[in-house]
Order: sequence, then C-alpha cells, then structure tokens
Amino acid sequence: MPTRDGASLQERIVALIHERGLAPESPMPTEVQLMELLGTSRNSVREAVRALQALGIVEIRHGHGTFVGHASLEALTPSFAFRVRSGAGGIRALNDLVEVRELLETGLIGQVAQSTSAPRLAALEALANGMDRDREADRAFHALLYDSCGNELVLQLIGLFWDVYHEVEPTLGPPEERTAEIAVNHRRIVAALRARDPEAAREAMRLHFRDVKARIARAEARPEPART
Amino acid sequence: MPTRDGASLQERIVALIHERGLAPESPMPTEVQLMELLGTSRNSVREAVRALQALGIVEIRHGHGTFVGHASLEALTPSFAFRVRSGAGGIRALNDLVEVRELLETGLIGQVAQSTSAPRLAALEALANGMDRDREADRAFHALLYDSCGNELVLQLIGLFWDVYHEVEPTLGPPEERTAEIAVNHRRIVAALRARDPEAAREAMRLHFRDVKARIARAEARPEPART
DNA sequence: CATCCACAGGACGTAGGACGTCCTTCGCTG
DNA sequence: CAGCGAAGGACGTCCTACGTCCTGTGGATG
Repeated sequence: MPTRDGASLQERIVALIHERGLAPESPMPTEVQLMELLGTSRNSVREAVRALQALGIVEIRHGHGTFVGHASLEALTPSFAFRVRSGAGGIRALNDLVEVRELLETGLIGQVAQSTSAPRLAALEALANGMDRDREADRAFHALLYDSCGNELVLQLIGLFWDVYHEVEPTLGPPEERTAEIAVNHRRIVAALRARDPEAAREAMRLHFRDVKARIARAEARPEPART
Repeated sequence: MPTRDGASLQERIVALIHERGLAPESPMPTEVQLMELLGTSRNSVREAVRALQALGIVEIRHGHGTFVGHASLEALTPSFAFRVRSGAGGIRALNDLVEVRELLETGLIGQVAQSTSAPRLAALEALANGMDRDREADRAFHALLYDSCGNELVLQLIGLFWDVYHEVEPTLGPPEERTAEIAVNHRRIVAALRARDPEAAREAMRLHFRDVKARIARAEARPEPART
C-alpha cells in the first residue's frame, strides 16, 4: 500500500510516526526526506509540520532537526487563551474554565485527603504560606496536590487552566484583598488534608473556587475594560 | 507602538485579531495583506496561519478567504488522539482520559438530576434505547445530559474525549457483551434522573465508567495488538 | 599530546516568483 | 429574463535561492 492520497499531509505524517513506532524525542525524517517520502514540495511539508508543531505532536529545533513531541497540553495554551480573550463571550468562557477546574479538583481532593503523606503535607503547607510572595507557589500547590493521583492528563489540564486563567487575570481589574483570601483558602485545604477529612477538603476547595468565581463575576459586572 | 518584533508571527496575528475586535466568522486580512501588515513573506504568513488553523483560532476556506475561528476543542482532537495512540503509554493515557470524563460527569450529574425537565428525560430515554443500533446515540446522550448546565467548555471536553475514545476503541479488542452493558447503564442513569435522586445518578454514572475502565484494563493485559 | 578555533556540512527559517484550483461576481448571450 | 462563460480575488502547491543555527571535524597552537 503506497499511501492513499485521500488523507491530508498532516495525517500522513502522523501515520508515518505510528508506522515506524517512533517514540517522543525520536528524530523525525528530514524535511527533504519527508518531501521524497510524501511526494510533495518542501513548502507543503513545512506547513503540515508547523500544524503538527502547534498541536505538540512534533517539536522543531532550529539547526538540529524535527523530533516527535509529547503532545503536551501546554502546546494548546494559545487555543484556550484565545477562547477566553474573545471579547464578549470571553468572561463566560473564563468562568466555564474555572468551573471545569472546580469539578476536577473537588472530585479529586477526596481521594487525596486519604492518601497524602506527611512530607507532602509539609511541602503543601510551605507553598500555601509562600503564596503572598510568589504567585507561582499557587500553581505548584495545585500541581503537587494531584501529583500522587497518577493521572498525567489531570495534572496537565489543571496546569493548563491555571496558566490560561492567570494570563488574563490582570484584565479582571484590581485584585482587592484577593491575595490574602487565597492563602487563607489554601491553608484551610491543607488543614482538612491533615485531618484526613475528605468532606472538609471538598468543602474547602469549593470555598476557594467560590472566591475565584466571585472575582470573575465582579469583572463581568463592570464595563468593557478597554482593549490593549 | 508599531509592533514589537520579539513576538512570533503567530502571536502577532492573534494580537491583530484582538486589536481589531474581530469576532468568530469575521473575515481575516488576506495573505497578501498580512504580508504587508507584518512585513514578512507570504510563505511565513502561511505557516503561521496554518499553525493557528490547527489550534482552531482561524479557519481557512479555499478560494474564499481566511476567517476567525471559534477555537473549538474539536480542532484539538488530533493532539489528544496522538497522545492516546502512542505505543506504550497509550493505554495509560486513554485510561487517564476516561477518568477525567468520569470526574466531569459524576461531578455534574448531581445538578442535572435536580433540574432535568420531562421532555428532556424522554429524549434521553429514547437515546438510551437507541444505542444498540446507533453508536452516535451514546455521544448524543452524554451531550444532551449536560446541555442544560450552561457550560460550553464541559460539553466540548466531553465530546472531545468521546471522539478520542471511540477513535481508538476498535484497537481494544472485541467488544464482548459491551453494547448490552452500555444500554443497561444508561437506562439506569435515566431512571435515577427521573427519580430526581442525585446520589443514585452519581452511583449509576460511576458504574458506567467502571465498565469502561474494565474494558481498558482487559486491553492493557493482552499483548500489543499489532500495529496497522 | 591536549586544547582551542575555524570551517564545512546538515537542517531548519525566510524570501520571492510562478502557476494551479476554488469560489464569486459580473457581463454577455440566447 | 434566464443561463452561461469570462474575469478576478484568495488560497494551494511548487521551485529556487539564500540566511541562520547547530554539530562535528580537522588543523593550528600552546
């Protein structure tokens, strides 16, 4: 079977990766080799590869070569960020995004409460206390929370949503006393975990997201915050 | 401020969409216009636009023009499908994906149980009964379930995960009596909704996903199912 | 002999031009 | 007035040439 030409170039390149059983980080054929393999011009090859790069399926290193990617959700950040920035429906989309994170985190926090080790609790507490100074601590906190669940997709989704939210967060207006709220909420979560109380942890998580959504609602109430 | 050249072409095009306040479906500048606006060659413009198309940020219609896209998650299907097809970790990734769907659906089904109208229930039941004949009925069932939640992102995520799962489902081996199981599980869910019993609905949903995950586990146990 | 540097080569990045294909529109024709 | 064909706009593909980045090699140097 030579190659049905019905499939798009993109699909044929992906098929090629699977046929050869190439693992992430493996080198892909050269652009010139792909030209010959697929019987097209370098231009078409490059466009297809660029599309695959945008999806995280391949990784391009200038001067070095093209490699199979990890299809990490990180690559998809621009798509989600775009959706959330879209004028009118943007705030709505942002709220949807936070609600999904709430669903994931309140769903998982129960099992986390039953299985978190003492050293991990200490690390979580340290992060919760450092949030005033370092905003990244918030991201690390949520990542560490679900690190033990063994679900890579959840970790990446939560990280993705965090990134997208904080990318547009400045446009939501002044933070008010939010930074204080955040630390309090996170300390409450840690306390519930320390008590190994799943229901209390879930409730603490709900409170946290209630505050986040309240901030979004305040932003929605105010007039269009002026475009860049 | 003319345009800082530090940003990638992609980012500059996205910025241009936001600056002009272009809504989805609006026509984008022509490739030639973008060349002039961004001061690059048509080749570079096309590559950047192709990347944005892969992310669903723009939509290209041959012979007609380029338009602002909806950044629908549908465009991201190839990325998720790739991740799930990746040889060794593929089954693991598929399981992660189903678990995320479980988190979302069990988290939402409670509020659905309290708010689903009679006609909607009838429609759900019809779909549940039609699953033996039409596999799409399953997809429609889950979409209709959460349609009333007002969260577009959840709908798209569940649809995306459904698509990805069913794209690789054939490789999981023979379906056994699964089709029967599916209908039973879904009828149980409808019954719980009809009784307006959130906890029963959640439990029925858990059972459904228990079966799905069991199928994945059986596939993981068997040897590599031979590549295409 | 070990080290450092210049250079050649491979691979991706950008540019410009030419032609093909698809779609729409307008004007001509019957 | 209806139908059809030509023209033009916009994306698709191809080709060629040159620039930039990285690596490995080989010679000059201490």
